Amino acid sequence: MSVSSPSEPDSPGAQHSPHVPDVPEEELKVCAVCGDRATGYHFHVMSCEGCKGFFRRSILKGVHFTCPLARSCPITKAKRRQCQACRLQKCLDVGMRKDMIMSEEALSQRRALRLQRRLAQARPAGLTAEQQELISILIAAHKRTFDSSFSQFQHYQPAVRLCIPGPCSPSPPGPGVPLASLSPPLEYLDEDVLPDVFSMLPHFADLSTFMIQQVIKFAKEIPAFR
Amino acid sequence: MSVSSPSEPDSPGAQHSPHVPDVPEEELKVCAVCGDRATGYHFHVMSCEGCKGFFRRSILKGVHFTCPLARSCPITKAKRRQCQACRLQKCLDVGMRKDMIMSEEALSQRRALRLQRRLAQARPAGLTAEQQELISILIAAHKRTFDSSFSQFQHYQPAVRLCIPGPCSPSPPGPGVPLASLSPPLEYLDEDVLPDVFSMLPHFADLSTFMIQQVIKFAKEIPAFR
DNA sequence: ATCAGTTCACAGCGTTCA
DNA sequence: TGAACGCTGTGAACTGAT
Repeated sequence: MSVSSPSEPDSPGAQHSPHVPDVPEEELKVCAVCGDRATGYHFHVMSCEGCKGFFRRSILKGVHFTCPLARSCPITKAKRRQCQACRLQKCLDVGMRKDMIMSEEALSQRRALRLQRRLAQARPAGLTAEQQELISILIAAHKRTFDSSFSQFQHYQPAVRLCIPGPCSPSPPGPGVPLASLSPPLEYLDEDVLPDVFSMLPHFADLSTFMIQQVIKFAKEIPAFR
Repeated sequence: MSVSSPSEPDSPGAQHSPHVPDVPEEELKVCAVCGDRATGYHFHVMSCEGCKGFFRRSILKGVHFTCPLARSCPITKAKRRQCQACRLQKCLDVGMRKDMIMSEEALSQRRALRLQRRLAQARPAGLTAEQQELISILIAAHKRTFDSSFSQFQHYQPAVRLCIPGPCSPSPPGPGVPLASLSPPLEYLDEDVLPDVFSMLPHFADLSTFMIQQVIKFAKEIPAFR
């Protein structure tokens, strides 16, 4: 590409360009379609707001214009509105890409997401200050008592690793039939393993006790329980 | 729809005037035909509502006026109705363009489209904006997840083509019974094939799983499910 | 900062009706 | 006939995601 002129203040890779609003914005930014002042790259082409909007609308609506003349109308800032057919053709000629326009699907998806956020933000507005307070209390209590890393459960590991012959049995990888995998085949359970299951009852009791304690701890954090 | 623009040397404020509230609203807006107060550009010429309507009607009806005098009647706001021939001539002289008047064809097309929209809009009038939005979300989700070409089902074709010997008895190809063409000649179907029906159960299971997955996919597209 | 989409006031077309 | 109005494309100014 051309070497930047000496007057170019904000060369690419400039460190802090402290936003030079007064600098004579050289007219390198010219719309490739109509010659109007461009505002940046749109759909891969340096172009103005007008041609940007025109291209998106035209593609999105899927219209097909017809030039009343010889399909070679000059496209300038002043004349660009005279012939839509030639304007759209010029857009394509200079390389505007249809595929950079979001599909109607992607748009509705994006809109739905935004609507959801709006609603989520508007919802808590309908709550009273008291309700807000209660929510934050509950969240705080949960945070303080919930062992998200499960590190406390380390103390309750059984001394002997017990392998339950469940779904991880040496069965051939089925052709994607998850529903059937919920019931392990009984053939793999033999009598030798069963006695150990009963020996773990005390262990489960301890575990249950611990978990109940956790719930009580949580409840105690909530003022309403007093 | 093409929109006319000011003449090519883009005059100041030709586009959206960047809001100049203090500018003395000089009556630069003068009809180029009759001198009346103009309401904007019409058919490429700054003109009043009267000359605008007159020009369109005249062209549309294709009439040909004749001046009773010397074809040089003065056209002013007060006298413009006196001579249609000279008024139309003046319109053309100052540059009004016939080609900016929509053809009867384009008009009827536009009218039909509008009528259609009226009817479509009268129907869902009982729905709130929120409901409308929900509908479009559902439609978008369906479009995105429904495999209208059923191309995905290609993966679930049974390895062996199975023909179910149904009600079509060994009759000669009846005249004009296209449904029969779906089942190949029965001579090729013997008893050996029937047991295979049961062997296809896993296949149906896979198929069901796939379809359930599709339904889940659809549900996930709906924000309310989060 | 850039570049997608979104908003909205306006320009200019046709339409209506007194 | 023409003032008032409805409708749609336009583009400057915005929001928002990256």
